[in-house]
Amino acid sequence: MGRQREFDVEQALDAALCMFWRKGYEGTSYTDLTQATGVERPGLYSAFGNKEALFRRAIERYFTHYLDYFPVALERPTSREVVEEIFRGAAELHTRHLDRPGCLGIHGALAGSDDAEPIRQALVEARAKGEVMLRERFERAKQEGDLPPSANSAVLAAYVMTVLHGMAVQAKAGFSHDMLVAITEHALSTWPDNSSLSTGNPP
Amino acid sequence: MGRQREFDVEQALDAALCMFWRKGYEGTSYTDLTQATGVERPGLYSAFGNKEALFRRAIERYFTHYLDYFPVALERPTSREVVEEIFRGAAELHTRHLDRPGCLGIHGALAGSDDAEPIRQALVEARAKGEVMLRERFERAKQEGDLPPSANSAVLAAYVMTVLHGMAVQAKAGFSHDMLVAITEHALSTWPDNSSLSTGNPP
DNA sequence: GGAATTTAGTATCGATCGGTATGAAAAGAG
DNA sequence: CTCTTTTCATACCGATCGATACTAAATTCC
Repeated sequence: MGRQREFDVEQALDAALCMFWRKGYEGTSYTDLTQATGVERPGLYSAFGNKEALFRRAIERYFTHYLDYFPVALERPTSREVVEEIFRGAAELHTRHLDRPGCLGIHGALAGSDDAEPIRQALVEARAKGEVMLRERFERAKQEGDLPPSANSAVLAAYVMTVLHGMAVQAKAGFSHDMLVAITEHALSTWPDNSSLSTGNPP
Repeated sequence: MGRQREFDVEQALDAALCMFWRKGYEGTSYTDLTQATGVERPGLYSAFGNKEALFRRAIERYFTHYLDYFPVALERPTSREVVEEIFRGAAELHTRHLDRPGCLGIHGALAGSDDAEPIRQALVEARAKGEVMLRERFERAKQEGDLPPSANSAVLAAYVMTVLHGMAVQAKAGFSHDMLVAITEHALSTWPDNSSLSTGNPP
């Protein structure tokens, strides 16, 4: 009962997400949000709660609607293909939307005032989850003989995440899609390989 | 003539630098700056100008006093040693100061409001300068036969910078020095090598 | 048709933002 | 000493921050 909403909540959330993506959590004001969503300030508060709650909703949506390639990539048959696919997905995501290059998970709140600390921590934990998923996938790869027993899954996962984070920074600085791809190709040029042809992990 | 300053300008600048390092350009308020420096607001304005000018001074100081290992590393005899030394220096810088992990050049202004755009651009350009120095060093390495002619100096330089930026993000998330070092070791595990022993660049 | 309930939109809240006017205190010049 | 110049420190500026009262409009229940 009561009056019905005149705006689509998911649509407004996506518009807010894009602003956060561009300007970060603290860099985005409610003036920005009302302009981007077309929803007046009290409307956003009633629909999402305060700014922090809105940002957390944006993070959720970012994972499900923009980082969806990540869990898909984890199902590739070999660890190398997993990483290839993740790098490919990241390079495209970071450059596809010209108005918001890079990655919300990085630019959202890398550093800021003390007020933003909970949000910064939320992003840290979200990224850590991705790293855990990668590490567990590499553990499986070792069991399957896809990665050599000497491989350190934790370090490999951290390495891949490091390259991803660096790519986000470079994308925000204006790097082209092709340049990011070239970087990832080099980043992968010495992936541990049990077929032992090129790289130096003795069997 | 006139009254003499009661505070040391360089000392105040370093204190401001550290706050910017921790909270970024927009995340640092003048309240933060006055507390960190012990200098009242008008004192900072008379000594440095406005907040943007103060931050630019902080960038300069950061390069000369914290990133000084970078130009030193460039003088190492081989490209591999250059990158090793840069990675080593970064891993230490990003974790040495527990109150401000990571890198001012990244956290200073990665994303923010439109007001911060000039500062963001200044950091983008500063990082680009470092990348150019690396690329030119790798060009020299190719001429000296240290890197194979097939090596792409621009991509290699971009790759090294990407890893450095990713390291800064990870350090800000709480990564340990040892973990960063392990990541850099993997990042270097397949550096192009003309001595052709381990990695797959045919001579 | 009311009565109840929810939303839309304006107008505004106190707090904080970056940035300054102002006058007292401290130094050198004569 | 007096005069001039610069710094220090309090107090304050308009603008913007995130967040809300409040009224009118819209919808459902009875």
